[in-house]
Amino acid sequence: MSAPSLIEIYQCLCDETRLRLLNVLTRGPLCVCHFQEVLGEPQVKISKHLGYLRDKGLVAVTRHQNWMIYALPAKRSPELDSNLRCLQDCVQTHRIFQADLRRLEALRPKIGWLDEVCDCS
Amino acid sequence: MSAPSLIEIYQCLCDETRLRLLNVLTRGPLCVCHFQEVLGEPQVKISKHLGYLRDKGLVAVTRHQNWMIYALPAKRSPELDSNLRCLQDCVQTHRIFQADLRRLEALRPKIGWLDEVCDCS
DNA sequence: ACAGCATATGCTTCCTCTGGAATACAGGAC
DNA sequence: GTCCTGTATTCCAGAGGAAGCATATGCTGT
Repeated sequence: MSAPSLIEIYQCLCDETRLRLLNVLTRGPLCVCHFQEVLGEPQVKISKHLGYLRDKGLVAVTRHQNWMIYALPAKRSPELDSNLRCLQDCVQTHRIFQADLRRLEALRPKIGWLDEVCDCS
Repeated sequence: MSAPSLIEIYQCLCDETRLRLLNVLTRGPLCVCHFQEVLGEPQVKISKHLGYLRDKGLVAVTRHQNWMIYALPAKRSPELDSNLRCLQDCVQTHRIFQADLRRLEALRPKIGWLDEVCDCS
């Protein structure tokens, strides 16, 4: 899994669904079905966009039984880190992203165990 | 010219030629023929990418006689500013962008007058 | 073995983007 | 007016991305 180039990072960032996924991921690892709940989007859409992010090296994935757990990679290039911080900044004022985070917090009780299972948080 | 959305900003940033244009523009306004010299790319390519950036509201343009002078817009959304700063950061270690800036500085003597002509720097 | 759940992968359709060649347009000099 | 220079636009072909449907895979439990 080689580090994404700057262009690849921006390619990942130019789709709203992927921005939402990355925004949620800054709070910790998550699996596909929970992304579905948080974003309210169909499974195939979530899965494909996560696959896109995975292929470009913006997220890492581990399997735990039936669940694929996605997380930001443990080691990130300075470029990726800069852009994730920038995204965090920009997203503060956008309702859609904040609503995602609220739904994520509502799920918290159910997904606490993920942090222990996943080694890439 | 409405402010670009976050997605539109990222759409602009996911092409290398446009990254180079924006990087050069952070140093001041410039016209198409000078972009050609600095980037070493054909006129149609430069013009089209500048047009793309203009349509999305990432650059402003004024005509001065035969020359179209492009510049970063005087008023920028916080999102655009954040991303331009982030870009500046990321670009420090990339030869191609630094080479552009070097060629730009070499052109400086010829283009000093641009700053006075352009009201949008 | 089978059933059921979680996820991924074709496949299709539509749309956008990119680059290049040729051409059009606008302004200045004469 | 004509010519020249600087820039934009049109047209084309190729590539890639997005969404949805259907299907496949992989794991678990029985």
